Amino acid sequence: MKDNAADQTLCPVARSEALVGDHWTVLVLRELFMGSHHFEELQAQTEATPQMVATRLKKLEADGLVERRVYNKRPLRHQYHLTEKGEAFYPVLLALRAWGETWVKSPKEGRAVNFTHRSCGNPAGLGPVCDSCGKPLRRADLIAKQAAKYQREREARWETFKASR
Amino acid sequence: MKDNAADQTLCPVARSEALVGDHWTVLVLRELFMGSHHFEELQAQTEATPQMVATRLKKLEADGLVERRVYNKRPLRHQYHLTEKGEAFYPVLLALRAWGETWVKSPKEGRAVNFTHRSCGNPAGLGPVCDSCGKPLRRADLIAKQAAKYQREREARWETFKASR
DNA sequence: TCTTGTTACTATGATTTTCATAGCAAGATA
DNA sequence: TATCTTGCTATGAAAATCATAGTAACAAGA
Repeated sequence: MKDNAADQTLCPVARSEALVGDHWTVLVLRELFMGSHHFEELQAQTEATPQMVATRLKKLEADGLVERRVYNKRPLRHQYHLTEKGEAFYPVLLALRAWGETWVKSPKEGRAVNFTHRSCGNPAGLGPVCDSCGKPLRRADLIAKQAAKYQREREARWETFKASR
Repeated sequence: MKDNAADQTLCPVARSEALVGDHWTVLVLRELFMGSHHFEELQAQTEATPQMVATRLKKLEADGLVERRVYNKRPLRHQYHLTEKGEAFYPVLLALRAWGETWVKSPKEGRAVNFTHRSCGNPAGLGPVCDSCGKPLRRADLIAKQAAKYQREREARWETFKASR
């Protein structure tokens, strides 16, 4: 996809794709939503090479989805955080999650994350509206609980990463 | 992303990405949802090379999102249609559209497509629930109306494509 | 029958991207 | 002084993508 072509079309899907239509970009965004803010966490959990993460973060920053925050002056260290535009991408990931859980994974694998709907206190399901109360799901209203198996998977990735350097 | 890694993770986002995490794949899916079913329509509207379309369609078929239907025996000709699994991907595109219209395009460009909610007869907005009646939006309940400007854009792409062969 | 048109791709070689691996910089810690 | 930590950058090989051209199988008109 040439940037050129994407700039000229009126299609919002093509326009979005020009910013986020990439494996690593989507996985980096997932990690930011999961609460990883450090370069090495993003690298470990996406299993990307450092260049892949670095180029994606630079593009995401240039496109206004991510901002760098200094958390340590000497040596200079940054954290990566979602901007409002980045946060607004959440429904796309939620929809992708719902499709993946339903159509890509086998049911017996179990969900990676389960959400409780804060405003009604019950399981939220896969969305876009709450399984229990029927209201639209907003990120702020969701309490995420990782499955034990998924938590172990993530811990294992972190250990493997640390062991390799 | 190695298929290997994607097969092993419990994360539904990563698992989905292994199937549809690609510029051309998403654009091909968009076209199928727009009602294009012929190879050349897909090629013209995505502005991809024929190999890109061919490889993506083969992968989508192998992954069960798309099926080929014979519409002409001699010479043998196929149409491409979404399966149930492919149709189920719609909410992801709808969410991507909403994000693109809100955060990527400038408001004065105008929407590419506007939806009317069949069950209430009013504009549906950007979803995931109807702007007018608040019910969740299902694809079957949406009446799409392309903006004149977008329609011209698509016609122009088709003309350009035909002229180039 | 000969030529041109239609649809759906496949082939080819140059360019670009990605990958695995290694390395570096700027301090902190021991 | 040496090693550790964090966050990247550099390098060359491998793979994907691109533009361009061509092929296959038939239809339809001159």
